[in-house]
Amino acid sequence: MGRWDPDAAGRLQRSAMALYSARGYEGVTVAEIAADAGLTKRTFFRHFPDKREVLFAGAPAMQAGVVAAVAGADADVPPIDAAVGALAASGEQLGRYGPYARGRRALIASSADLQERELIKTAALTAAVADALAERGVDAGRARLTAQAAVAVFTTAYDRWVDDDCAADFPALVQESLDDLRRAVCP
Amino acid sequence: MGRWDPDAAGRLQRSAMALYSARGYEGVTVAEIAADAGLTKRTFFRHFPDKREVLFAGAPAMQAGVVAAVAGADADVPPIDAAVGALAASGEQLGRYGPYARGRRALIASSADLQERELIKTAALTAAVADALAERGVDAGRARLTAQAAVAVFTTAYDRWVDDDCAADFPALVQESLDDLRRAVCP
DNA sequence: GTCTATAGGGCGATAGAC
DNA sequence: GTCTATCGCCCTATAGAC
Repeated sequence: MGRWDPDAAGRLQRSAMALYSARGYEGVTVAEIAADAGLTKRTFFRHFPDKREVLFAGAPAMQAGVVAAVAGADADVPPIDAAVGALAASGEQLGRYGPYARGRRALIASSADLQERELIKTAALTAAVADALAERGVDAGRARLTAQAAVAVFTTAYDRWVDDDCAADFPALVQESLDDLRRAVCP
Repeated sequence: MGRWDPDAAGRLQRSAMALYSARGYEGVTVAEIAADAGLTKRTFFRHFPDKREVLFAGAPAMQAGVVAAVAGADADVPPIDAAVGALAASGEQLGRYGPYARGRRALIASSADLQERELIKTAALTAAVADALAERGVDAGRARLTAQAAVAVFTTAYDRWVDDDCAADFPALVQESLDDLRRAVCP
């Protein structure tokens, strides 16, 4: 991996996943990740703003897809179904990360720093869904609660999907989780 | 503020709030906070594990109170009402922070680092509520979804309470937010 | 209380693509 | 030549070790 080889960001991501998994998030320095990818520490920070972000590079694209799906839902679909449906549809892209999902989840679970970063990504997704619902004319306060419920349903389904080695039908797990939420909160 | 004056932790909290508010979270060093409180950097880290935590010192006590309230709810109270009721009751303690709530919220909103820390505190509260519900015999998956819904209701109500300058009746805002959530997710 | 490792970033130099 | 990605060296502050 020389200085001008292509896909520097991808190499950094793969090196980071491999080293973090082998020696733990805190046991790896940015300089080591960069060296493993044939780059320097300074270049790492050109591609990723910090040591954590290298594990969350796919989040913006996923979020954009979900926002587009909410916006594209038929006007007569209730807000909660538009939000949950959009998140369920993102499962298509999710499939590509299947092989890494279990290791990545274990890695994040092992570090408070990584959990914080994952939570803020989830919060950003929630805010984006709420904004997309507001664009559809949903009242701001209700949009936020709807988005929070939908994202809770999504993360529950995602967790079950990873438990099942990413083999189950994701939209079905999402629908099942939505039913669970309804049983929990509806009188 | 001499070296052996009482309430070192409280002085550090007040100095941190004042300096962060005046010059922004990133514009203040731990050494400056410590000096303002008449202490040293080393002492700061004896009281708080890092620069962010000084703003979240009340969280463990609040969480303990909520867990106790969930555990103490009558056995025939539905899980969602036990969780929401416990969080609503925490509003009593919340009142003490009323005067600082608005400034603290603005400060946290200004820094991604502080938002991450707040999110992990909220996640810890959610996990604690879910565990307390599981102790009542609620299935683990359902307990988690119920806790997430209840905490979303709580944070919505808290935000409305701060918007209202901490004057409104907190339990009433919580009930109102739960009604909003039900309108959003129930068919 | 001092001392160190590392995160994170500013800046200019440089290597290669075009 | 221009343009862009990378490098190398410098610095500060956090966080923890001793």
